[in-house]
Parts: sequence; structure tokens; C-alpha cells
Amino acid sequence: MLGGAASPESHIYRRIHAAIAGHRLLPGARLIEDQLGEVFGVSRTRIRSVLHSLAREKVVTLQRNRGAVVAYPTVREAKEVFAARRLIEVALAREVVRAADDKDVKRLKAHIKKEQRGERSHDRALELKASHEFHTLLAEIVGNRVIVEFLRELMARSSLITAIYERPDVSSCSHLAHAHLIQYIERRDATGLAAAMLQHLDEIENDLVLFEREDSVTDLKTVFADS
Amino acid sequence: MLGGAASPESHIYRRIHAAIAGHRLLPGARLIEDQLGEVFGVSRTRIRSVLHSLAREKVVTLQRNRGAVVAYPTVREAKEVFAARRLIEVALAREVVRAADDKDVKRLKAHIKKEQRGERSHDRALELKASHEFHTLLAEIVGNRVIVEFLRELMARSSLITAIYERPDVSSCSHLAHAHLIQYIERRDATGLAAAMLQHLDEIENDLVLFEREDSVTDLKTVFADS
DNA sequence: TCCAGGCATATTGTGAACAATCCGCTGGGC
DNA sequence: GCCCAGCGGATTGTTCACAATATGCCTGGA
Repeated sequence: MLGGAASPESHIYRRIHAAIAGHRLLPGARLIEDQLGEVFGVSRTRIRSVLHSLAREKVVTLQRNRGAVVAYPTVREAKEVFAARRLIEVALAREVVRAADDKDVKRLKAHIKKEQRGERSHDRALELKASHEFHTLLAEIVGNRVIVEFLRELMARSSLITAIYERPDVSSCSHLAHAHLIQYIERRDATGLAAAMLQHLDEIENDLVLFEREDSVTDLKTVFADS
Repeated sequence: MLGGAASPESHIYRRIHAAIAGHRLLPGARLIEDQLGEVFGVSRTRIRSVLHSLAREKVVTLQRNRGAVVAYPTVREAKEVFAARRLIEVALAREVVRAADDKDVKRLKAHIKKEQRGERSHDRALELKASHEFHTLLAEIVGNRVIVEFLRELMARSSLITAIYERPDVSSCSHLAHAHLIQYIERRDATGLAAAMLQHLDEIENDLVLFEREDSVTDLKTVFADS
């Protein structure tokens, strides 16, 4: 986000962002300025600024005169986010193979260990965080900060999506899939990694229940557009 | 961006964004809250909000207690933006061929005409706008709003980059390149379009002078990091 | 003439007060 | 018993005043 790490704004931003990404604040949860201001010991002005930042990343939704809520992505939006991830991450995969050196592979393997610890501890928030970090880590290996930012945003939105649409029974151990991906990097098999990444993303999406239920208030307009 | 089209914020946002994208406000130009507030007849609060939005998209830069300036992308950032464009737009090209119907092709051809008019009128701002719109139009054909947003952001940043680094002598007629791209869509040649898109983006980048000059204030820290 | 230090001005940062708005609730009418 | 209008609390929207900060100017001394 903006500014230096020292500003209180970015601290509050990170706290709220982490709470949402870690499913401690679920989609639809109201974010009341006064309450948050009290929690962080600042006035509403700061909180407003943070909420606007989060809104620009589609992590929260602002409704005029109705305040902020944790964003509740629609089914369509969820599909678009995953389509975007496929587009970007599959293309990125080829560049990862080109860019990764031994040190990067080591770092990725260390990260897998972190994911395993997260899973063993049954701390869902930690598990999610580690799993998502793996994907942004790949972007960081390529060294393109623009892509890193895009992916960070996509992962946050993915977190909201899984919070809503995750099938209750499945619990895919992402670290296994991730370990599998690393093998392609070690073998310098760009095409293989791209294919494996595509499959990995498809599996994640298939573990969701993306049926067209209702889609919040916005759709009222389109529903009654003809009448 | 956020909110409905009716809010005065989004109107101001669009005006400032257009001024920057159209090179009427050049990189480095100061954006003083009071002055903008007077121009648009609103108080500083609204302007602040808009400037923060623009900052998040890296179109303006906020410096603490120093205000906002139109962003001045570094050479490195410029290269990263173009690398991101290559990654996304080349991958997008394949999907465009899948998604485009006759109506889309017609719309693209109509747009080319608009680009030609822009060029003939020697209105640089209009020319730029039309040229950039072509690229976002491709994203719109695929129908993924996430990608459309990413591309819109990348095009705005590209506009800043050309404002700074454009080679003075060249004036590549982008509508010719764009007309060339359309042919691949008509032939349903996804691989051909992807290759042509890659070449097109390389040409654009090659018309820039991306040498490592100085890189603004931020680098002072790294420059004197050893002393 | 040159430089350091302090002062003035311009601009942003912050908070608090007031206005506008929304939503649930209540009470009267039927 | 049901429904609707209108009231009241809660929350956000907006403005304004003041504090904090940065920069350029200006003065005084060597």
C-alpha cells in the first residue's frame, strides 16, 4: 500500500487485512468506524482512510451512508478472480523457471515446511496465510513488483472466496501440491510447471461450490431491468 | 474504482485521471489539495480521498507532509510495467481469439477508425487515449472485469512512462499495429495473435529510452547505504 | 560575498463537531 | 391481528479549525 511502514495507517491496514485474510473477519461482517477507532486508539479519520484503501482492493465494500463491510464476492466475481489467477499464474510459471536459482528453490522448500507446520497446528488462519504466501513467493522470484502486487490482491480476494464457497468436506493439503510444483522448477521444466500450475488452480476452484445463488443487492437492478 | 457513478468523488477522479493519462498533467506535477478543491468546488476532504485512490494505482505519489505529485515512474518501474503487460496481454490474446465474435471484431474495427481520426487531428491526448483504449477493449471482449481493471491500471502507468521516456523522433502509428492484430482475431489464430501482441509490445517499449538515469529521491537511501 | 540560523508562508495532518442518512421500533388506526 | 407512518438511536458524510511539518526567504555576522 502507500507510505512508509512507520505510519499508523499502514499498521492498521495490515491488521485489518490480516484479520480478513485469516478468516477472523468473515465476508459480510460490518466494519464500524467508531469501533475500529477505539480498538486501534485513533480517530475515525484514520480508519476511514484505511477502509477506503481496502475498498479499492475489493477486500471491503463501501455502501454510501451504510458503511463498510468485508466484501462478499459474488459467484461471477469468484470465477473472474480464478480466471485471472490462471491467466497470470500460468504465464508467470514459465518466467519462474527462467528466474529461479538454487537459493530460490531452497526458500520455496523452507516455505513448504512452514505450510506443513501450519497444517499440523490446525490453525486455519496460519495455514491459509502460508498457502497464499507460496503463490506470491513465486511472483517475488521473478522480481516484478507490479505482478507481485496484482497477485497479492488476487490472493486476498481468493481468501474471501474460499471463506464463502469452500466445500465443507474437502481439505486439500496445499503443501503437497506446492511441493509437486517445486519439482518442475528444479527440473527447469517450464512447460511442465505451467501445466501443473493450471491443474493446481483448477483443483482449488473445483473444491469450491460456485453455484449461482442469489447475488446480493446489486442484482436487483438487473433483475428488474426489463419491467 | 469505488462507489457509484453519481458520487462527485468519482467524477473528480475521472477528471484528474484523464488529465494525467492525456499528458495535460505531466509526471512530477504537484497536485495541491486546496487548488484542486477550488477547481472542482469541493473541500479538501474529497480531493484527499481522490488523491489517495490515484496513489493506490500508482498514478500519483504521496509524500508525507509534502503532498501529492503526478507519479514519476523510474526506469525499473517502467520495465516492470511492460513486463507485466507482456505477461498479461500475451496470455489474454489467446483468450480473445476464443471469446471474440463478429460483433466484437466490428467494434474493434470501429475503434481503429477512432484511432485514425485521433492521429489525423494531431490531438496527442486523444490519440493516446484511443490507442490505450484498444488494449483495454481486448480485455473487455474476454469479459473478465478483474483483468480489465488490471489492464486499465497498466495503461495509465504506461501513459506516464511514455510521457517521460518517449524517444522524441519516433511516432509509431499504433493504429496500423492494431489493425494488424485484428487480422489474427478474424483468422482465429490464437498463437499468431499472441506472437503479434508480444512483438507489438516490444516495439512500444523499444520506442522508449529506458536508460538508468537517476531515480528520484528514494534512491538516495540506497546510494549512500554503504557510506 | 558567503553561509548559517531563524522566521514566515504554504501546505498537509488530525480531530472534533455538526449535518445527513438509514434502519429498527413503536404506536395508532383499521 | 395487521399495516403503515413517523420517531429515535446509531452510523456515516462533511466541513472547519488548529496543529504539525517542510521549504524558501531574509537577516546578521564573518
